[in-house]
Amino acid sequence: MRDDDFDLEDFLPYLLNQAAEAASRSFQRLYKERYGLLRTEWRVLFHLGMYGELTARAISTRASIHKTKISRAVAALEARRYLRRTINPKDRREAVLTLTPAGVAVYQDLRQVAKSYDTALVAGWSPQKTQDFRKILRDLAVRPKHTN
Amino acid sequence: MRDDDFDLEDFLPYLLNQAAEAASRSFQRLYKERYGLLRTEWRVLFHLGMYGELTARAISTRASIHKTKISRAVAALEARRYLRRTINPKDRREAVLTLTPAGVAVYQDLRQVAKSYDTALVAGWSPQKTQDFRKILRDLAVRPKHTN
DNA sequence: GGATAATGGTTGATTTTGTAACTAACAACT
DNA sequence: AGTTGTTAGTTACAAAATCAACCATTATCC
Repeated sequence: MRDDDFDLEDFLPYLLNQAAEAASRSFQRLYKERYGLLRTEWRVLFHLGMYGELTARAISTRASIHKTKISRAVAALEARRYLRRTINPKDRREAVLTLTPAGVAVYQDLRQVAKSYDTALVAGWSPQKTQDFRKILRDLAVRPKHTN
Repeated sequence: MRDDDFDLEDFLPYLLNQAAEAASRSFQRLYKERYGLLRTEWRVLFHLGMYGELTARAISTRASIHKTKISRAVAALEARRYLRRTINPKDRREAVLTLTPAGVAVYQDLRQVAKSYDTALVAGWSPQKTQDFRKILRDLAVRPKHTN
């Protein structure tokens, strides 16, 4: 194997991580500063904001986030009164999660922020390029199993 | 703001993270199983393998990894005799890091693994697509500052 | 030269994450 | 009904990441 037929800087897992880190970090500052949310917390918040009432498990599956992370994020969001749980009487193991008005307000605000952040990121890209890029990422993201 | 002009699933920081997670996770299994290395550890190993002798700080800057992470990874790699430090006599604060033969061997092996992993990931992509994708990621990754 | 600042790197305390084991509720099978 | 198996969600403990404070050494400025 020659020395030049592999370049760390081009290695996809590495590159993806660098890009994701960079994007997440600077976005993170926005929701962290404003509301002191953690990453999993805003994700849960957004899922509920976007898709309405969901159980913890539904979020876990959709977002492929481990259930313990969800559990802790939900507890934190509930403590801040951003959501409430309603135990399903049909199956008392599970609880439906709903944003409170306060939670909705935070979501609305952060969605704005996210939207402009995203717009800024792709500024100058052709619609085609933007679309293709997202598609590739979506395909790459399909693989996870560590959700449980 | 209408409800449908922002989609979490298309939000780049989110999407990038999902893709990066997926890629990193499955690659991680490979080096973790074989050598019990941590993420920062293989990164440091690869940097030294690819670019030769470097100081901790140089790696920190190049890879934008926080210096405490580097410090601990270096200590771990040194404990396994994968690298040694040589204190720079010109400036005795810093140490140049060098892979030992054992470290080089691990690096060679893992580089092979990484290479095939990468190849498998882009299997079926046109060279153009592959190249464009990497370029976008590289551009996105340029932003970090939280290195120190 | 001596005080002060800046830099490379390490360490310790705190916070988050990952892993596994667990509880409670439901389902399936006999 | 009673055993056995699953599933939703939580919790306890270990591993890792983050943050701040810290040494030791070199650079800067008076």
